Amino acid sequence: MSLQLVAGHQARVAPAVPFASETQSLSSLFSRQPVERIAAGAAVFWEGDQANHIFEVVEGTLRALRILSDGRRIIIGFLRPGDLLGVSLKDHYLYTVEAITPVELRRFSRHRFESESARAPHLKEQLFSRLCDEMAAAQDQMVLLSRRSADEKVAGFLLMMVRDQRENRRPVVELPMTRLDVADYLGLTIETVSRTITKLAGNGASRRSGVTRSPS
Amino acid sequence: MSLQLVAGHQARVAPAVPFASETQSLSSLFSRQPVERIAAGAAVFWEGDQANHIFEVVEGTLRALRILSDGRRIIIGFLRPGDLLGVSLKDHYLYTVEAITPVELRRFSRHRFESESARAPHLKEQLFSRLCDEMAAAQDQMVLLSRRSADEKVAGFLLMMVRDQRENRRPVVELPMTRLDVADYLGLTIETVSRTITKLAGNGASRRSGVTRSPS
DNA sequence: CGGGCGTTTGATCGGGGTCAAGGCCGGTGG
DNA sequence: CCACCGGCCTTGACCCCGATCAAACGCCCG
Repeated sequence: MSLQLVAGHQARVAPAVPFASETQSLSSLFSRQPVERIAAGAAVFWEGDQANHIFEVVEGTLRALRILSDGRRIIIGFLRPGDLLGVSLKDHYLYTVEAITPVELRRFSRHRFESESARAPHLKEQLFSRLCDEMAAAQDQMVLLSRRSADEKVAGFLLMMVRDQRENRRPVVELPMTRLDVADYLGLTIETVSRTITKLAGNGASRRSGVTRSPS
Repeated sequence: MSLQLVAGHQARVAPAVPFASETQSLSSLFSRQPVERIAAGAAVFWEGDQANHIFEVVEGTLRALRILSDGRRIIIGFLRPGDLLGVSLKDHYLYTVEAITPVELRRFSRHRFESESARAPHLKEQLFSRLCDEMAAAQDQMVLLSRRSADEKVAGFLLMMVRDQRENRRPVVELPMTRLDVADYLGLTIETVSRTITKLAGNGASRRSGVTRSPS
């Protein structure tokens, strides 16, 4: 489903990608790797797997999630082109990553990345910087989860989506993920998410446009 | 206030401090710095300040927090001896840090740390590892905030406290922070925190013991 | 055409927020 | 020494937001 945000033009300035030149060199490292394709719904890796690889998203959208012992599901975040997966010094991945849409990504073995970055310390620097960004995002998410009302959560989520998709000029935000994904990301139920979106549309804050579901 | 947890002995094994030998060398870097004393209630630095220093907590308890524009307060986490403050490559601190009890800490200028770690890359390695631990903790916190009931939150918080204070054999957990701190950490109100603790005591899960308030 | 999945919408319930009152303790000043 | 005050905590009454239970719709696909 896509949704046209009347408030789209009010979106804050996107946080600048730091060190465009350095990011260049980090992604250039990946650009030599072959592109792998993942089908929608398939997992890239699972929480607890040996963390042997780092990935860069080339195309598509993914979800990072954890399942609690009692079945409750938490979406840690959504990954989009340019994002890195599996950046951690832990031996095991902290969460499962699944493709929402068909995905293209490039893989780098951690072992090889270590040796590469040993020769070029600025690579490790960039990784560090990425991790700090992710840390800041995690803290913002904690604020969102602990202190925002359902309305604020959903509106904030839509504005985040619109910010990430700035490249297309129209204030139309595509939501490749399901309501369940959004709900598990915001700490709400699918019913509340659906109701809130409907309410925002009623307020004139946004308007629904066509449905374009991707095949499961 | 302190609180005796009957369930204390059930606390899980504390997540091992990784690389005891490396931690040694990292803290040995700090050990050459003079100890600074901070009064209870005083701030070490503020959200948005130039991030010019890294700190190591020697003694006492601190809170890391952010204030939303509308006054809502979020406790990101509590800091205890051995923890590092201000570890981030960002130019500005992401949150305010205040002393809860009287605190002792050692300071290291970021500039100097950079040059030190340039000569000894394993130092950067350790910092990286710390950041990953913090990342994992942040994700656990997100799970806590989004999907746990008030009972689970408070019980989980008390168990965390008991784990951190394992050194004293008695299953008594000291809570240096106020109810407001706990509430803002768990995404609850002080009334709910208070009620829940009372209920846990009634269930026999815990028992209240003496009140030892530190002077403001 | 029928079945399944994702979504929307409605009705009801309950956990936790809100408002309010009172208790406990330490500090302070008469 | 005691009365007062101000923080912090506890407890009670009430209410509302969002969860839960339930039903129906739209779209895709067999």
